[in-house]
Amino acid sequence: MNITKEPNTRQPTIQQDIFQVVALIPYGKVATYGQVAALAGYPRHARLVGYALNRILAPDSDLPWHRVINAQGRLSLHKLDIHAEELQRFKLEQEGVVFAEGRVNLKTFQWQP
DNA sequence: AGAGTGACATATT
DNA sequence: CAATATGCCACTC
Repeated sequence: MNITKEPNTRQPTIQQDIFQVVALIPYGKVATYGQVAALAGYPRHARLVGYALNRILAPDSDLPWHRVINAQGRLSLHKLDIHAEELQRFKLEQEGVVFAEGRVNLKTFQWQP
């Protein structure tokens, strides 16, 4: 075979980086999109985070995607799937995250690495 | 190859 | 609180 060069030249995509960071979010804590983006090395790519997560959103995914919320302490899934939002909330509550007035108190539950 | 899109963030009104 | 504006840029078509 003629293997002149390594096909695996693709550098880590933002999705991969996001994937790694989200996987680090501890149980019972949440992170904002901007936070995840910054930790992944993409300071102002909050939107990209959402986009990336959208791609990996899978039932068998090991990613705690439900621990990623927006900067207002609210869930942002409703635009895609209103039901998924309820599921996300349910999952978070099971982890001990408290919703007050329909939102999470980030001061209390935001992941602080 | 260029235009459109987006699980957002921040600031302002 | 809600609406609006702007930034940001990888990804999709």
